[in-house]
Amino acid sequence: MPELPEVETVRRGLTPALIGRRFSAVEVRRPDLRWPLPSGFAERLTGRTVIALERRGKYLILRLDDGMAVIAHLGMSGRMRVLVAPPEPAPHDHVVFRIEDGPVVLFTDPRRFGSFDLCPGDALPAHRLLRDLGPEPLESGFTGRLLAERFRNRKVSVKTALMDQKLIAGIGNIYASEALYRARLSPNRKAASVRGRRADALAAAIGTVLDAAIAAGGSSLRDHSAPDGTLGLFQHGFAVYARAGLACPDCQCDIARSGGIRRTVQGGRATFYCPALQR
DNA sequence: AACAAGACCTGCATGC
DNA sequence: TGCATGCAGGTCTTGT
Repeated sequence: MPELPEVETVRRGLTPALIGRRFSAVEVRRPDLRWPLPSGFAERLTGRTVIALERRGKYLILRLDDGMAVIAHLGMSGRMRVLVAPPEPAPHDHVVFRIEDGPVVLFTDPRRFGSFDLCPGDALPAHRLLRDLGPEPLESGFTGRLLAERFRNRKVSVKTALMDQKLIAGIGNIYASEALYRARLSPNRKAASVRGRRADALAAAIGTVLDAAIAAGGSSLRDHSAPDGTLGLFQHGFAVYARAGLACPDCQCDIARSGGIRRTVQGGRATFYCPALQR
């Protein structure tokens, strides 16, 4: 499911339900997610208070009052929901977090690519899931210069490079295509060729599209919604993603002739772009 | 070290 | 209707 904007939407949605609140019980209905849940996961959370809820790339990080932290990833189909009443058991509701004098937070994930881990808070930067992540694209230091530096000597396509979490954290299949469209760069271009003004344009496009998507509550394709059930709306803002054969928003060319937005496959993932505008 | 392909899992849309 | 196929917001592992 979720790329940076969706995870950020989840983080914001969970904040009022979790910050300063205590887990009265944690119920693991199914521990075999991407990896088995850490041993004693439920017991180690029960009675703990959440003191901070952070995001790093596509990871959610819950800091607890005993110094430990939960590292959560939603995989492709993971959701977090805040429910006033405990849920009826449903097939893919794998973890239930009960909040003392509060609602229930439910983790649902049909494909079970999501994961949870536990880590001492001061050891988070060295955790294997976090240590190699690239820079955060919404932080102020994220510039064209930094992007060009990350892409230097990369022989893969810029689209593939954008999705490499070691190079930049948080961008996935949707926003890679969308950012390249906004920067007018072909997804087939070698990453190393994105320097100077092109890198400036791409860095700016990444920031713009991620900010716009967060403002819209993320994109709702099949699984994503905010924790309160509100659907993200950014799928209505897609310029190219999942729009093969349609006209791109800025294209003046003849669709019958050009074929409109093109779908290709790069690294096994669908890529969408406008061949007329993106170079 | 960098890169490509396969693996993991389920649900859904499509086409025969 | 039933079945096969392909596709889906990710990323780890394996092999070159």
